[in-house]
Amino acid sequence: MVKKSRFSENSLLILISLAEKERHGYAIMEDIEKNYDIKLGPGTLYGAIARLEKEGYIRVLESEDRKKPYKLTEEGQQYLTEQLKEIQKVTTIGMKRLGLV
Amino acid sequence: MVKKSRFSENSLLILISLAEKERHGYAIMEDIEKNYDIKLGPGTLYGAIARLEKEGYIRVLESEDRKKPYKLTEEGQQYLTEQLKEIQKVTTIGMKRLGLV
DNA sequence: AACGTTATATCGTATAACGTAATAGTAAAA
DNA sequence: TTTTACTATTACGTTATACGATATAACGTT
Repeated sequence: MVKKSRFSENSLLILISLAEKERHGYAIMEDIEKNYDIKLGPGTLYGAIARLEKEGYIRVLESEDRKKPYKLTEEGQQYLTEQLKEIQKVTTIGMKRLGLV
Repeated sequence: MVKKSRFSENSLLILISLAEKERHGYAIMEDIEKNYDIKLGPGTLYGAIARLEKEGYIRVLESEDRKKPYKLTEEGQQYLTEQLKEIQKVTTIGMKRLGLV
């Protein structure tokens, strides 16, 4: 069985952010910047969020103010888990081949 | 100029393949399929190879037949090392947040 | 009160990366 | 001899991405 891989980094970072807890877009951005020192521009961020929502990996919750909090869905959690395992497989082989054990 | 997203998977897979030893395109494809069960189409493969060569991360070696063997450059090795470390940081945080230790 | 700054989100655009497929030639196998 | 596996190139349409412009609300400071 041939699987097409797609670990688009920004999407992953967003999912990982939501894996900790619910967050709205701006808070996701801050979380990512704080943890990895990666600053996503608004277009990048909200574009990725829209795609993730369309895929059903995250969903929006209601709120009173203009913030739109997102939550990882069950599907998103499964997807993220699979992806991270795949990626770890890749990095493990890579590290071995680089001689970095 | 568009910054490349840090784990542009295909490029990484190619670099990791070359981290083990020199390989020509088709052999890279087989290596990747064998190790991760990911089958790159020719356009994807050779397109990524061309970009990596342009970046100076790999270079082509001479050969007698029509095979074009590629080799990881010093720069490519450094780049790959950095990238893998970054990615491991991401997966580590992700796994923690998923509760998968 | 006025002003600047931070918080929050949407939309548009140009380009790069990707997937798919068509093409082509050479070598190996049946 | 015919077919299948190797090996690479090129073109095209789609999607993702980076980047920036825009908008509004809230907060802090002068």
